[in-house]
Amino acid sequence: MTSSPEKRPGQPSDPVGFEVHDHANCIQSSVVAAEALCAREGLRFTPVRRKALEILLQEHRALGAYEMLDRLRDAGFGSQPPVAYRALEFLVAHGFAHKIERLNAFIACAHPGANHSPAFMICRLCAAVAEAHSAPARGGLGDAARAAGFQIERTMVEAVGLCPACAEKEDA
Amino acid sequence: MTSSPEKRPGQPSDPVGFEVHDHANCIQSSVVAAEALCAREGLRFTPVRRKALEILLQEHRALGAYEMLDRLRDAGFGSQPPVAYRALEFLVAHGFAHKIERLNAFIACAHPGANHSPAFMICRLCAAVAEAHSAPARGGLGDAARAAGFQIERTMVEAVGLCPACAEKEDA
DNA sequence: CGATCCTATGTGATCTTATAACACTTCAGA
DNA sequence: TCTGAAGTGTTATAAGATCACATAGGATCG
Repeated sequence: MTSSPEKRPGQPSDPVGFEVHDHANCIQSSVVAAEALCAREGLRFTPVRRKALEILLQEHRALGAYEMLDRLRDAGFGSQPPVAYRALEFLVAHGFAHKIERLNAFIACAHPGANHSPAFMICRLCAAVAEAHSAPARGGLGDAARAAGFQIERTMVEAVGLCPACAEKEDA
Repeated sequence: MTSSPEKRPGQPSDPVGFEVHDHANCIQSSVVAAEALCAREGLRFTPVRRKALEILLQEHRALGAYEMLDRLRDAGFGSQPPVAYRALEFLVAHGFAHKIERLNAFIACAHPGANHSPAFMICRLCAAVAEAHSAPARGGLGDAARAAGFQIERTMVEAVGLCPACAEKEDA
């Protein structure tokens, strides 16, 4: 269910990455969308899970599991690691969030609902993360997999480099 | 090299790289090559570093830092984590090994010397890892990076799926 | 040669990330 | 309403990674 992307002209609507965007609104709409999707799929969008998603959307950056745990505790939920890990596991499993392996951290999905294979750009200085779409397994990897008889199920792509802001600082 | 999808029965199929190969020889030649490269570059190919590389080549699979530490200790080197982490850091920094982020583990480079951007295939059942070449950041990611003003320095590609041997088991 | 500097190694302590195991609760469906 | 599966909370512990500091070794320059 892609609630029609009505974009306000002149507004950088890309919720991804290194740009300004309508933040307050994106939280609300993403949570509502997740709720709807869970209802349709028979998934239980419980309070902890909802809160965890809200936190990820609020922070709008890659959050470690223990940072998440802190915030969940502050919100009145359990205070032990599995609380955070289980909520995050749920969000990742159903495409509401992604794990950034490079950072051992989690970030809200920027294209929820879309059946996508994401790729990430990670700033090595400020650790900002932006999500992009990535064409799955073309080129070398796809060929190699076919040749080796390896069945690719999921491909993780994480690029490390400099975000615009940090690149500017380095130039100076 | 296109390996046939079917297995030769009775062959001790090397669990990693998914293919059989001349193992004893590859260790020797890789170590010699690394030694030569270090000599040329003015790097110190010290005993721990050499041993760490030998261990990675010997195991021929992704090894956790603490597994490496165990083996280094057995070989008479220090017994504290930094011993392993420093050796691995050296090997990774100079392209003799790679870190598999998904597994928090390290593996000897399969194409040493080649100035490559590697991609990995990781079996979700047996954790075997094979290395392939990957065309750097074409398609979606490259476009997104350009559009966002992100300067890509290094891209990690890790595909999760089923290796030939495990796929066969699942079929049964 | 020996003083000096830089790099490398060894060690203890600590920090971060992640999972195992088990009790209790909640919810959907028989 | 009973029941079983899924969810939540807790304790404990495993696994991964880094910090800080002392010692050792090799290179370089006088």
